[in-house]
Amino acid sequence: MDYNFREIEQKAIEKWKAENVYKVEYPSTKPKFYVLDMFPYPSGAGLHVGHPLGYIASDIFSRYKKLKGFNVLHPMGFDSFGLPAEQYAIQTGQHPAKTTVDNIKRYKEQLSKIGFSFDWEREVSTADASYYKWTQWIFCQLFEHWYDKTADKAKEIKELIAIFEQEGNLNVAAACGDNTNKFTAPEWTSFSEMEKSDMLMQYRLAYQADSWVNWCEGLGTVLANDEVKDGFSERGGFPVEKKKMSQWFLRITAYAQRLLIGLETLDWSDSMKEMQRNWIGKSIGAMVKFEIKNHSGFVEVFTTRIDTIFGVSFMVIAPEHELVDLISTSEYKEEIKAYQKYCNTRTDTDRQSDVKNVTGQFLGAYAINPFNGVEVPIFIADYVLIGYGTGAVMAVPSGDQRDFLFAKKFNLPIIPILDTQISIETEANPTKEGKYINSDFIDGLEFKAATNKLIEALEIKKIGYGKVNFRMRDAGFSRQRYWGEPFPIFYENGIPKLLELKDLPLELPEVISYKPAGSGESPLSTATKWVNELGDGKTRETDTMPAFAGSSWYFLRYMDAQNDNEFVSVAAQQYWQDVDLYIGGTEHAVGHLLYSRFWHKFFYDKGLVSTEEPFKKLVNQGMIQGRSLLTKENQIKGISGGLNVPINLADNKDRLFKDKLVYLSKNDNRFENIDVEKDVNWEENENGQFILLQNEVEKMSKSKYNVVNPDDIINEFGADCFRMFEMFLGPIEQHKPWDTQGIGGVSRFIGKLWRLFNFDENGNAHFSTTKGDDEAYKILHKTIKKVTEDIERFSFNTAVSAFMICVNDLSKFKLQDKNILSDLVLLMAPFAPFTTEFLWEKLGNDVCILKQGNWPIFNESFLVENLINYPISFNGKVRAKLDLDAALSENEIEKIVLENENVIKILDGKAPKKVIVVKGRIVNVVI
RNA sequence: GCCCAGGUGGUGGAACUGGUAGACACGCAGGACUUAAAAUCCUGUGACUUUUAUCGGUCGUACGGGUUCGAUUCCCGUCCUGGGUACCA
Repeated sequence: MDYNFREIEQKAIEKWKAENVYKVEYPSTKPKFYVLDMFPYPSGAGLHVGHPLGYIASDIFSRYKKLKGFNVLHPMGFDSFGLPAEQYAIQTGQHPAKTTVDNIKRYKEQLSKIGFSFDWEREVSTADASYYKWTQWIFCQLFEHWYDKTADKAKEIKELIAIFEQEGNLNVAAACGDNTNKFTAPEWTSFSEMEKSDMLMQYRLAYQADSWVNWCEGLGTVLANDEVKDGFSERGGFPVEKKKMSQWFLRITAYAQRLLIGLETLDWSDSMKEMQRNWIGKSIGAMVKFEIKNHSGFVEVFTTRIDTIFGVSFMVIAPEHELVDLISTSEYKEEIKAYQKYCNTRTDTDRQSDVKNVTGQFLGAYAINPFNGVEVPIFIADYVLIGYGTGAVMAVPSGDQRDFLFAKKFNLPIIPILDTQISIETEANPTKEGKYINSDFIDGLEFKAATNKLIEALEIKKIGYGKVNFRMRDAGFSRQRYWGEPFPIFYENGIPKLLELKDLPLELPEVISYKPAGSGESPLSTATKWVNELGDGKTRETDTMPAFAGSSWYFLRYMDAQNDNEFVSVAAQQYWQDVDLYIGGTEHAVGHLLYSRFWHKFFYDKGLVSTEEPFKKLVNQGMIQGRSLLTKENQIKGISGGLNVPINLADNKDRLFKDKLVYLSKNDNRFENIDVEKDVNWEENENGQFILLQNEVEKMSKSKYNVVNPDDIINEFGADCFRMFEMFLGPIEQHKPWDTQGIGGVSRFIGKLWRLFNFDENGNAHFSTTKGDDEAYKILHKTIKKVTEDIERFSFNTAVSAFMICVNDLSKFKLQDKNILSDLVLLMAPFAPFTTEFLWEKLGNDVCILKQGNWPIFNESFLVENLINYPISFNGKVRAKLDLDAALSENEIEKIVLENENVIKILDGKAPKKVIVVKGRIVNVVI
């Protein structure tokens, strides 16, 4: 009987269905294990071969853990709110809910073919009202809480109101807005309802504030930085400018310190933790006030280098800073306006990355150094961002390269402040070594002493104070989009108020057009009936939540996916606790993974979950890239090169022939204006005219014509081969290009495995039931050891090659030992579930592997070696080998080696300086 | 720009804690079986060099330095590629 994967897959699917094998046990007395994949966004392009990489890895681990006796939760769902669906809706008029449901259906069909052990009864989809009901409820909880710095946890707003009524906010240590005024209890009582609401906004964990956004008048909407290119929208090419708008925010900064220290408890890669640390960006420094000459105000700056304050030769504030209009003098008004206009068109990313173009504008005003009274000019410059710190910096050109370049450009003094700063004529020297010079009362001191003395002086003079600052900002939570969760908020007399739980979910209204309203308001604002349906002049909030809202807590919902009364029940959460293994890409390093940790800590404060961190272990999978073919420069007139061409149109030498280009010019509008006779720089051979395309490895995407669909691979080679091939490609965490050329090797391997069973034409396997060769057992146990270790360290590619070695080695025996075949089938079950299920039955088992099987136990006694093949190296180069008794001591080995004929020959009469023996590994003779 | 990761044969990759660089595959070349093809199996395969053939030798893990008896692995510097950079998910 030949290997027929179609039949085998069909049989296995029926068996699993009949035994309901993937239904998660709950309640259960077994130890739990929670394996989670980052759920996909169901895009219109369908699943490509990159998606399953992580899912296969997590599925292997889940099945392995099940065989080891754990109760495993391994769910799947869909992150179904997002811009692409909305963009598609705008273009086609189709409701995003419809396309989303269609896409999910397609994803599920594709996923089901790969043989994942998902329990689909626990599926979640963030765009389902039954799910986003709880996302909205969580928002309500955040709105109703503030952060008590003394208790270091979130508390209910009503407790804060009680404190305000008792003693105002004079003694409250809370995470709050920067300019929160102090008030007493009587003052609080005298506040209007609006004033009270505004004051509480300064404290809520979900709050409203003004912020700068990329506004595109032409599109009538707010854009992400990556949708803006050189001051124009990427779509349509309309001008983009900065605009101040009222937005919802989440006060993630309240949790900055806990998010930082929590990292220490996690089993994540150091690089991943480092990225989060850098994003949180804790810095210890000082706030300093600089008075302004002939003006009552002051410039406040945060600096981590207060020790350099005597090197300050100018100040720079952000072009959007509110002081600009107040302190600038009339003679510069026009230049300032022009410069602000220029900055207004640039994104924050552009403003920070462009270090070659130094620009700025003098305001005509001067700040006064609080320590030595020196007057320094105040500039605006685009490298200072309004959203960072105070939006102002004290510039020290001798120590900071950006300040240095600025000083050079505007001919400002560069004052050395440390005796170790040399050659500061050519570049800044940010050193902290040495003793201070030109620095008044800290002259001669070193960094630490100087810093302490200056902070003390600041606090005595009441012009500043030592401060811990975080680079991380509060999370913007408003989107002026249609396809997101509506806020459970309505306004009464301009005051935002919450809906009650019984009124949730607040479902998205139908709208005529998914386009933005154009006024800066979201498309929801056009649903006037919905907006006003509460009556009494009450209006609904029309912004929607961002995509990270739904994904910040979905891992909890899987624990209790169908609960209508709670977001997750206490009992379910206490059993499943947290995610033991989370697999996903590094692109979520600081977005999703930080927001989820923040929400989880908030739930922990509320007593809603029993763990402080959601994801114990994190494994990052790399991206599978596609091979694409692109046109080259000067090949086609009027086309600048780099246009993607479908791979199947080119021949195997990457040549695109004339008839194919004609086809393309009719079917792809990027090519439609080409005159194939005149515009193309053809090369020619006996088959006709062609252009030679260039090969490139890129991210898989529909528009690049390089998407590979797993369905095609599965149809040709079977699901098990696909699974093993994806794992065999390389380490899970590495990026790698997709190349099906190697798949034949895996397919042949499965064939060899099949042949070990000696199937006859009636489909009966033939094996021996008496104990076989010791050597066969050695092969098996070597494999048990290797595969178990490899799975534990997520090295699936080497596990697959261990199987190949095992099957190759066993192939030399005519008839296999049944026990060996059984253990091999069990070892391979996580990797190739369909084939192994079939073989398991052929070995005489009735119940499926996951219910009946146990992970094989490694027995060291089969692996004992009496001889060790020692490499003998000379100065680190291996030049001889020697089989030696494993029991020999270092001294005995050295003696035997030096007496060896070959060694004597290589030594050629020279006496070795030293002999290093590493027992069981290597001998190194130093000449 | 800043933060993080990666760079090993023609290709994907292995070498887990500093101890035989290239496991396992792909591709390629040659051979067996076959009327032929497919399938399967066997042999060889980093580069250079020596030799009738062996036995050997030299170089070699992006590049330039360093530490070490010994470096793909640790340290310093450079180049290139990928991810993130706060409204793509």
